[in-house]
Amino acid sequence: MSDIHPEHAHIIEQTKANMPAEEILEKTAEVFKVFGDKTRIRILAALSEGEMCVCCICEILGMNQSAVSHQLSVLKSARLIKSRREGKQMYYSLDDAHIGAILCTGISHVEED
Amino acid sequence: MSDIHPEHAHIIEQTKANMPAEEILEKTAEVFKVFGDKTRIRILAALSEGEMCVCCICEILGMNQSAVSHQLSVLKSARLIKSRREGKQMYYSLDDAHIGAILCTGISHVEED
DNA sequence: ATAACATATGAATAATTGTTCATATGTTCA
DNA sequence: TGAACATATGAACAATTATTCATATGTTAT
Repeated sequence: MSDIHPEHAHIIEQTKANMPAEEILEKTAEVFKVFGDKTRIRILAALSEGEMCVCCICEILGMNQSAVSHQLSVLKSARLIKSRREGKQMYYSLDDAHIGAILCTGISHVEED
Repeated sequence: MSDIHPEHAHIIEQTKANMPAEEILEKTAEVFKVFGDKTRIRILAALSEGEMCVCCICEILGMNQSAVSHQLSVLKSARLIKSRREGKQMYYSLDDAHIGAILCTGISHVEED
């Protein structure tokens, strides 16, 4: 590793001072990590149309129930989605407007290229 | 896996029809995956202050040069950052305004809780 | 209570990934 | 050209993770 050049000392200190708290950065990475999987993105994209039960999600994704439930559990732990029971079925939906916004921003970024 | 209930057929078809193309969803997940690491988030947060050379980034993160260079390479392959050489040093910066916006959205989401 | 249904979950496996170490590449200056 | 510096990169290792299979939990209707 190279030494610190004196002319860089200022920008280093200033950047350090402006960095969000370590805990914030950690949590931010965790949130993005949850978005960073194709299956979960597909679930979120489906739910952005409105709430949906597990069997519908399975059908839309063409995936088996266990895989989908595991990912729903990941999404719920991260508070990207919430659930509601109606009889035998569980209905899932995006947790708040932020989630749809983050998803859209990501999709837009990919589309505009 | 449970069968499709007739009353769900409509929402399934409609949701399928409205889903972004598979390729878009795949790429979107890939982009978020790159944001989904603490080291890379810290690099991006540093670069949101302005362009910076590798040794400064190492100093700010308190990490060794190899680890940082590897992550810079990941960020660059994903086009989240770009680089410019000035003599012996490489200066990195966010690739476009989108990147800072996505980062901010994620940080805001975490902070507002 | 029991059967049928919808969903959740533990364990196992395969695949992916972040960091480290060692070394290579590219640049400047003497 | 050769030494010193800044950065990049290949290989290896440890850790994380997505899916599958088998099974458990919770709900409804008979």
